[in-house]
Amino acid sequence: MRMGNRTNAAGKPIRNKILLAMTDVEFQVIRPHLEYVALPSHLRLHEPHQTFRFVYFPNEGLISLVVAMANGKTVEAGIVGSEGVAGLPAVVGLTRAPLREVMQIGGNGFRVKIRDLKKALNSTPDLQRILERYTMMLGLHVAQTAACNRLHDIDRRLARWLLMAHDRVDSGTLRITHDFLATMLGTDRPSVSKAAGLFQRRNIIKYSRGAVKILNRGALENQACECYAVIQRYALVSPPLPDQTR
Amino acid sequence: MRMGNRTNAAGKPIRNKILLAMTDVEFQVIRPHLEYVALPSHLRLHEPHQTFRFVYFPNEGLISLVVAMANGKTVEAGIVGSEGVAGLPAVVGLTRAPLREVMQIGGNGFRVKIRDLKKALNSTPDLQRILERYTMMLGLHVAQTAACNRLHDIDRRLARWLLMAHDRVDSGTLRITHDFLATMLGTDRPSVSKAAGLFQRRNIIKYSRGAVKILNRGALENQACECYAVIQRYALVSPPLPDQTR
DNA sequence: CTAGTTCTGTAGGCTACACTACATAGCCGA
DNA sequence: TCGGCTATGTAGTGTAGCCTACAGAACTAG
Repeated sequence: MRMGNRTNAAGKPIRNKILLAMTDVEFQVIRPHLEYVALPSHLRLHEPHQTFRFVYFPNEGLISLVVAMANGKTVEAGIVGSEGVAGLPAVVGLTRAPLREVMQIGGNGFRVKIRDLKKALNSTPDLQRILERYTMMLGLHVAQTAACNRLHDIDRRLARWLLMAHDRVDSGTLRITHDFLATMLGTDRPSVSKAAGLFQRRNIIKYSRGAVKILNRGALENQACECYAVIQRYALVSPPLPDQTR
Repeated sequence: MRMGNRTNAAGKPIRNKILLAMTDVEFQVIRPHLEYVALPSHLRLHEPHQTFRFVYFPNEGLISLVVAMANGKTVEAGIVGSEGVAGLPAVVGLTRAPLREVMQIGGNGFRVKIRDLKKALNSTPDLQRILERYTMMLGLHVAQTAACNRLHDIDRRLARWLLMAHDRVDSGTLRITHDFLATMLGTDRPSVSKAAGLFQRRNIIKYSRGAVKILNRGALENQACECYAVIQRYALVSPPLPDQTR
């Protein structure tokens, strides 16, 4: 079975959806290059305008794609969980990107050296297709985020973010502070506290010092803007297998 | 020469950068499928959540990638000129997308049926690489736009938009109204009029009834946010030729 | 136990800008 | 020439949310 209990060469179990979606034959090509890494919260996988070194396949945790402006303000453009890959621009030969890739919620995963992955891709055409497709889906996710950032208010954006994060971690509790949420949502900390306080008073969430627990997911979905559903529909099209025609 | 005077089967001259960047051999594969089309202003090439039918290679004009929300508000996520391609999701097998693709400034170009392009891609590996890379660069462009939409004010965003449009059309005059600019910038028409009026009083631009002329490009660059330079740097990396190593 | 640090609550002032409404001016066709 | 349509000018009002500041509460190290 394709979805069997795969491990890397060191025996670490693989839960990353892309690695699991590969065919057995192609997985064997990639497997020797998979280096298991802990991905603690706030670890920066890549800095803007710096050369990429690795591509990351997260098992657990949440990676934020963040744009940082010259004035110090930041906002998230997209997120990556176990369904995806970080360091994607390097795969198509771009050496740098204007994005920061940072662990927003800690976890673990596998990294592969850029050069190794690019070599391996020559003999893994199906993986190429998977990555092409994932790149496009992430692009659509980012496009929706671009619009959401402009057109929806803090309350709705916060609800959306919590839902998206919740979808990508196992636990019902998210380890994240208001301060970091502000960084993601492109606003300031008091604005986040205000919105989060509102949700807490309504018993939708409960939080304290960097741990947000989701109490009533349905209510949260009602608070979120349509962007949550759109991203669900287009960016989580399950599993991006190689297709038939082409 | 690769950059020679190429035409489609009907003799229409080709100025789209991607078609011009192809090798002669691969271009011959695509050429029979290139249908010349006029692309008048406001023509919608694709509607959100509808099935893609064609991929477009614009010669001239400007295509906007627009996200429309349920409440009727809209904002641009990215733009495509002769350096790019519209209908990209279809290339990797996604049948629909949440974006509207609309001619913002009229022009012309070539369209190819999805099925024809996908078949052709089997024998044009270099074009595959070009499109993969272009997809990624457009993704970075969209990510920067996502942040800009959130973090920069109308004046700066308007300046950025005018510069990006100016780069992608030959003329120094842009055929566009304040109303459409508002749609792009995710704001309302009076806000655009106010910002544009400011620039006009400073002799940076001059406009009347849907024609905006750029008088002082340098001054406009000073008004624009850093996003203009970032997008220039990452999304217009000239020309996306097939690379060597991989 | 204490002191320092981190996280959250909250308030007040300020500004950008969204929304509405209406006026004017240019263009076009009958 | 006139009326209708489209594009722009502008004003007044309301509000979200940014910014700053400060206070309290929880955790942490010594």
